[in-house]
Amino acid sequence: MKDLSFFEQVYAVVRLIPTGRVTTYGAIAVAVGAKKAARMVGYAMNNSHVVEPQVPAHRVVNRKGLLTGRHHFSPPELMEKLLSEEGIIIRNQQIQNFDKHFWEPIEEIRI
DNA sequence: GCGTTGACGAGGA
DNA sequence: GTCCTCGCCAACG
Repeated sequence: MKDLSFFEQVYAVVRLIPTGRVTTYGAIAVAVGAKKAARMVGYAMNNSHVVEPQVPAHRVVNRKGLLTGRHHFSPPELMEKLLSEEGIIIRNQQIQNFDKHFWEPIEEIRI
């Protein structure tokens, strides 16, 4: 894990997110060992569509469960569409029962 | 090497 | 609960 660059670590964690689950930028930042760099997680996501294999960036939201990154999808509605396909309810660009769908990446990293 | 950039988060009002 | 401000730090030009 530590041999990878910060971006690659972020991508690796995001790819571990199970279908139908979501997590936050902050949680990912903690998982890669830089909890203060939550902003960089989002910054890294900017490049997520270029990386191979592609990362499920639609399963990453901010701590409020708000789909702040949807503007970076094309079309923006795609993010909500993908999540709803996985059984997650989106309302007003926000995930309902967020804590219920929340997935803690740090627990998977430590295994 | 430096200033800017951000899909963020915590804390205070 | 919301809104505003500040801190954070790797990548980019």
